[in-house]
Amino acid sequence: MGKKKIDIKKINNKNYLKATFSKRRKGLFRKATDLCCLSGAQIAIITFSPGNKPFIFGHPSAETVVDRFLGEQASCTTDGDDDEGIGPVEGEDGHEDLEASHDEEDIGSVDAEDCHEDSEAHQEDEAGGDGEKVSVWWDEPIDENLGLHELKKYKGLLECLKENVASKLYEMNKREFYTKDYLAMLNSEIGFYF
Amino acid sequence: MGKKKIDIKKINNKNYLKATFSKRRKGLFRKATDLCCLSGAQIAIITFSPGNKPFIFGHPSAETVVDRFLGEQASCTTDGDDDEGIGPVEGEDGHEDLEASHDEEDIGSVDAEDCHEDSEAHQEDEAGGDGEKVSVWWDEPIDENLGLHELKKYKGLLECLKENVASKLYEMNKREFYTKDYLAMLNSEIGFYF
DNA sequence: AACTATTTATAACC
DNA sequence: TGGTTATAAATAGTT
Repeated sequence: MGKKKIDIKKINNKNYLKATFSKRRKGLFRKATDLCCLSGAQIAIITFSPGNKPFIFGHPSAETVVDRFLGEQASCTTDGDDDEGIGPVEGEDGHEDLEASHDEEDIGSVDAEDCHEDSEAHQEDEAGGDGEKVSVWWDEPIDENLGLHELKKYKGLLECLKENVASKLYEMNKREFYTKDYLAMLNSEIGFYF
Repeated sequence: MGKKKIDIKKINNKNYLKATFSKRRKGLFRKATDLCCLSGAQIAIITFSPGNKPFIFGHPSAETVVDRFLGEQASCTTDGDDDEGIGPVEGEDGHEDLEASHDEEDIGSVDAEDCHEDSEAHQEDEAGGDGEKVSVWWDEPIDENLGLHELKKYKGLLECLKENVASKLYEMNKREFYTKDYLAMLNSEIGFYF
């Protein structure tokens, strides 16, 4: 699909590998989104980049779909749900080695999920824990009458915020000024999934 | 990508839904296979078709990737303060090549993306455009001295906000109370990617 | 991060 | 359900 046809085989050039993974990962998630919207299917995609960073996509949430998968798997002998053929198919592929290690690839991971539990994070999070309750207008239920433009506004604001937080994290990452907490936060999912 | 452009919205015609689903699921798995071959990334895709049939793709195997996901997640959610770092775990990856994988099944998927430009959205968005500048503390650069716990707090708040916005959109979607603007918004990416 | 020439994916048909 | 074709999308190479 590019200016030239390429062979589908392991890319060894680090930079090219990084760029390709990034572009194609986005394309994959986009396809998944379209499929969900079109069919209403539940989908979870879990990926670990060549740099071993997790990128998660999920609808309604990765956990939901994974749990369902694990559940059915446990009872696989009996099931046989509705559709005719069932068969979870395994897809697979091979390739050669990769090296893991974390290079500096895109930073963080993403994740799509519908979150719910994570809220705990800011709960115990404490530390400088000034009792300061960061007041949150967004904690309140969104008014039923909010219209599209308000939602779009929210979206824009979220994106600004996201970027600021992301840059901060990026800086910290570049300085290798991260700790366990930092990694944990990075790896946890934070995303919007409908 | 077809003879005509279609809106990415729920397909109601059963037959068309099934056919589209089947074709797109295959396309999704094909993309995942290519990505695995090219980058060596580990990927698992779990889908439950509209008919609730599971279709699984995995490299090196769905279980392997899911386990890794659950493992990292566990360490993340436990709050992250304690456990040892998580982070980019070194993975072993399979080697051996293969490719292939596809058969007949159908799926559905969702999406996750990263955002960037959308910010324009809230710019022109306007409408009720009260000149009202939604003030945004988050518009300001994040203080260099912000520490981990502050960032974690941000994360928690973002997640709350995300949920509220997401539920609102979800409701609107269920009511089929959507318009082009709504669809455009839904389809645009909104997520956090670090 | 953007752009553009091409290759792919796929909507409508059959 | 599977194949063909016209067209929309994804993306390789490049800047």
